[in-house]
Amino acid sequence: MKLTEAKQQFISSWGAFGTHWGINRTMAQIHALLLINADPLSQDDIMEELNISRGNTNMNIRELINWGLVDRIILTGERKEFFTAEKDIWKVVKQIVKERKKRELDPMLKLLDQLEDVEGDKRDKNVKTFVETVSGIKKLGLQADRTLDIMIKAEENWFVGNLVKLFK
Amino acid sequence: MKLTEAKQQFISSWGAFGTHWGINRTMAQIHALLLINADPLSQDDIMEELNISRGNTNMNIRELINWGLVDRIILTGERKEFFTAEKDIWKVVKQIVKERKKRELDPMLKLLDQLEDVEGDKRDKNVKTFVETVSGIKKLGLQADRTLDIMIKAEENWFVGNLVKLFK
DNA sequence: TAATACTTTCAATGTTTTTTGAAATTTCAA
DNA sequence: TTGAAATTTCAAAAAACATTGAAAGTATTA
Repeated sequence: MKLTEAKQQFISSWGAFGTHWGINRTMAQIHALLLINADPLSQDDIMEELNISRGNTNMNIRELINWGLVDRIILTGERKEFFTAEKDIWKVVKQIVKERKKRELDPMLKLLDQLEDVEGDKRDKNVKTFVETVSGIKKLGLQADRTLDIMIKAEENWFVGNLVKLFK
Repeated sequence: MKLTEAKQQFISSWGAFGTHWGINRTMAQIHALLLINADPLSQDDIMEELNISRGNTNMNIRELINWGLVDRIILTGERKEFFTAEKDIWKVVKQIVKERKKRELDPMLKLLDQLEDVEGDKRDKNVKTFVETVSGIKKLGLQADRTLDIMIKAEENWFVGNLVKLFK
């Protein structure tokens, strides 16, 4: 396979993949494009490569920066801004985990706390099932929270090297 | 908080939560509803509780059954079918992980395999970055694949009890 | 077997999300 | 300062996705 074709393939698949995970297709594609480009790209480069509008490009780059996945680069002698993505995939994964934890897991745990102390007779089957389900989710959520915190601080070696052995 | 209100809250939040993870809102809500109901519900029960149409209900129940999260129950003496969800959250999580791995991670790894042997001079900076990025993702993906396989087979105790200690 | 209860399908419709592009704003070199 | 280059905004348009409901299909029982 030629490089150009492989790049296209990667970008389009990364985009499709993203949509299954609640990530906007264009955002995932821009990320993919920056991941596989050695040098930083300008907004115009990205627009041209992906055939998308200026506004769309701008919004999604911003979003990627908010997620901590892309950096704005100022090249000396250039008026334009350039953009580049972190290439170390382990760092990328940790960053995504960190953000999703903050945006989704933490609020969910807060909600479960409130729902846990529902009024009513605990002997009532419906109250019981509700409370038990909510508590069960909270318990696992808290554990996931702790585990992910540790993962976020860990080195890749830890994950790739030792995890499997420890679990067996 | 009253049970009715808490249920509503849980269902609606679970639905919103789902949309952030590429899961259709209604599907997540039906799942939530079945999770917190001690007894199985019929299609009509679900339609009424969530104010959704027959077709929508039917399609999303089916999807939940495909995901292995909901079971069809035949109650003796009843003509209708009833539905119930697995209440053990650890089992639910493992089932979701198993399915998403099959549907998303496995195909992604297959793709990366193909992209890895792109033609071209490895000294070319662009070829080099492409190959390195793809290989990096593949390496981490394979590790995740193995780790998740172990997780799928594990008991909850393992996760809740020992994981943290091992990681420290 | 026929009548009835229940389930499934899917074209049409509605809703949400994404994208566009032109106008407004900001930046910076001269 | 000024004004050209670059960036940002956002209302409107397009695209993607979800939902409806009536008709077709199936299973059950009298």
